[in-house]
Amino acid sequence: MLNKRVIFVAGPTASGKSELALRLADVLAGGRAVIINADSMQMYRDLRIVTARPEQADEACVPHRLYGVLDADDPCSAARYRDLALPEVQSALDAGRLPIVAGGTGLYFRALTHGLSPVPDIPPDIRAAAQRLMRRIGNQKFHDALRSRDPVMADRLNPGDTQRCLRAFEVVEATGRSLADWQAMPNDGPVLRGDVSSLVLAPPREWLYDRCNRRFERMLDKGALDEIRALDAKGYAPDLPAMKALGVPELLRLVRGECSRDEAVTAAQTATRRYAKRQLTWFRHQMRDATVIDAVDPDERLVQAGRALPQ
RNA sequence: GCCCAGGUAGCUCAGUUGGUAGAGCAGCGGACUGAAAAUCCGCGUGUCGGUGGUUCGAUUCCGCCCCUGGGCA
Repeated sequence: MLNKRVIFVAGPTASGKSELALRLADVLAGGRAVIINADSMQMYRDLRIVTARPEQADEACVPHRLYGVLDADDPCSAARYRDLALPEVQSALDAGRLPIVAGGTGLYFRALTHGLSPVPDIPPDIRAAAQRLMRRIGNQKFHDALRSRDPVMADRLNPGDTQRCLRAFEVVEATGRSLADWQAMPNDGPVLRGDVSSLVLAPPREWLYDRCNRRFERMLDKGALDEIRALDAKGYAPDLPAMKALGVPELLRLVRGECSRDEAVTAAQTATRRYAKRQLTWFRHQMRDATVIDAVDPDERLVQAGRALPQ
């Protein structure tokens, strides 16, 4: 079932996923491949430079899908990603092309392979109300409020874990059932079919951090500040996912004259390194069946990848 | 060359009236089911510049040496 093969290329930010994906497209499929984004922030149109989206020249060599397809005020989610990505994989297979899913968002890969719990869509006004409540009474009391409705989830969550507390709250509010119950049910919805070969890039820490640092400097050279000014002009709410992308809050402060260039760069670089570290932790523990590529040299990476890929 | 002030964690520093030391930042480990580039939990990681001496015991006191600033020549 060669024509049902799907390749995952995962790894921390700045590890060289896009480059490896392109080379695999060439080596494995003679260019008859499609590269599908699995990176939450590269979904957003407004963030081309600051999310290090593949260059137009690269997109011309091999078709790229799901890069820059959403507006910054049109948030993605794991479920929405799955609903967008699965048809892309399918149509690549139908066209006789090799789908290569590349990105750094572990949850999105999981949503493709394992699906999600059958929680119904939550009406936006319920989420908004939960957010308002949390803002008004604070994390601790919000956690108490969650406990009065859903003691199981309250026990499971730390009051400081605002994101998960909000999710648990909105689910029990909207459905009358605990998120724990929903998550105990088998996942539903469509899931990726075909033979998935997962590759995880895990380069040496020092090399990776150095790349993170230098890449951010290069983003500024490429016009990241113009991109951020344009974003700023749109006046989006600061809690939108896209507004929290690495470098965005820091560069917004710089553009608004609230900090020095040096402070902004240092803060953004630190945030990037920490993110890379979290990704390494995720992939190390949550994608255990993947083939780890620790080489740094592009050719050596292909060799390591080749060992894991049936011809 | 002489006189000051310093050499303590990766960095900036605090501290020990002699009982092998602690903050911030950086870093490290971990969690992760519909906002995931999010959100959260945990952890000091150290020849206290070197070397002799005094002492039961020295990072702390004393001598010498090395290094870094500043000043005077």
